[in-house]
Amino acid sequence: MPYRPTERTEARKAATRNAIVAAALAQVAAGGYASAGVQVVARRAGVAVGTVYRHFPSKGELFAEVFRRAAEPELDVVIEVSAADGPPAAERIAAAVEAFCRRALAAPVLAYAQIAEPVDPAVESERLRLRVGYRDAFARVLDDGVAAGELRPHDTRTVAAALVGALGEALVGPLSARRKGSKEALVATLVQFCQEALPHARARVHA
Amino acid sequence: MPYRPTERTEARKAATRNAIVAAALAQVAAGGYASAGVQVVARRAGVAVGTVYRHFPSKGELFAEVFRRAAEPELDVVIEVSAADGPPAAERIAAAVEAFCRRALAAPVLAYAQIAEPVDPAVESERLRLRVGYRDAFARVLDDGVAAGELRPHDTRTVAAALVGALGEALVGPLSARRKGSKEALVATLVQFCQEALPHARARVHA
DNA sequence: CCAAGCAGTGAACCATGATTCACTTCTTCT
DNA sequence: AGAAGAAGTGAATCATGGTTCACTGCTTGG
Repeated sequence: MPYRPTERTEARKAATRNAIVAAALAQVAAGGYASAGVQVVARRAGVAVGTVYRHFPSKGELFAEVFRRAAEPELDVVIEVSAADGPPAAERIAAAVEAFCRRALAAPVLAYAQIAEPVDPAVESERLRLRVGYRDAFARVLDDGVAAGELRPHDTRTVAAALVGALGEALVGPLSARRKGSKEALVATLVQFCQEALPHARARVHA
Repeated sequence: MPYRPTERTEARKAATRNAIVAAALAQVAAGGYASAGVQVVARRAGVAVGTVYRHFPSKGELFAEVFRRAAEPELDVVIEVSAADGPPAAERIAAAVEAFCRRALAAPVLAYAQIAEPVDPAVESERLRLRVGYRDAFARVLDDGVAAGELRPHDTRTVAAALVGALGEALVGPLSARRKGSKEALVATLVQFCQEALPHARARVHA
């Protein structure tokens, strides 16, 4: 048996695969998913179109991975920040919201692509996963807050989803066209919004 | 000059156009935008494909109109409900949120299609308009609340956008797959969330 | 060095679905 | 009735862009 894949060739293969994903990600960050066709990505990665298909079964799978690669570190940061054991729930939410917003505003095109751009079904399902991830991260904090008596018992999943949606929607406009207000003011507004939206134990239900 | 368009033929033409839009809308309500191709819509309307193009310059234009026709009455209801002159801002927001949620939950597939389904650019820009419409409706209430001293001064546009996003995101899951909780409970949670999220004058900033 | 296996190539291929257009049918008016 | 203009038809056409595959060239172990 004259040929065996070896460590070196494996590494080479992985490097190529990686170059493809990186090129695709760069393209998405530059011009969104709409601009990222297979031919464009291949050219950008310095490989032939066929090579892309040697590493990924389809365009959808490639971009699902691209989405994941862009999304995971973001989610990880939010999970990390929100998981802090000690501060009250409201503060943990505030920290998570702030981290989320700052990072999104630092890479507007990419953030828009990840949050709001129309994408094909394979990527859309990854996006759904991501949203669930954020929702669950927030919900965990809310559950902790309820357990600690800081928050009234409530439907934490729904409230967490609402927080996620609030951030996405409030950021999407500014992500594409910077609005008049400063970035700092926007972040402050959203942090405060999300904190006040929580069903604080001491808060009265209005009306 | 042997032929002149008359009232009867105009009406006939309008009726055909209307049938096409209605068929397209029905298709979207049944299976989303992804299921609504020109051929399918034409068959459903009982006309030939070419006829569609006699009434609309492109698929995008057709579906932009479909989107508008589905969206306008919804937005009108929310505007109507939120414009009530008399009740405090928080109550007006609550009424608007309740109306929005109930109507969305009454037509889940359509609501999902309108709020969250990936669509082509022409429709996406209509969607953007719609969101701005909702945001402005909410923002008007918030502005009134600030003017009346019920709410602290704040970035009402951003907060209004956040409310819109919160509703959309919190509803999208339940729209496709009914979750365990009842519809009533969901509506109640969201109404309360949106009310508490407002920067009430008497509320203290937490943390 | 040779055989075998695998990564890389890219022009050709193909699937989908929007769009066209030559033709038919209908309506109006003289 | 018949001319003219307009609406309706739907098979053929076209555009886009994802996917394939026969071929080239490199890497490995005998």
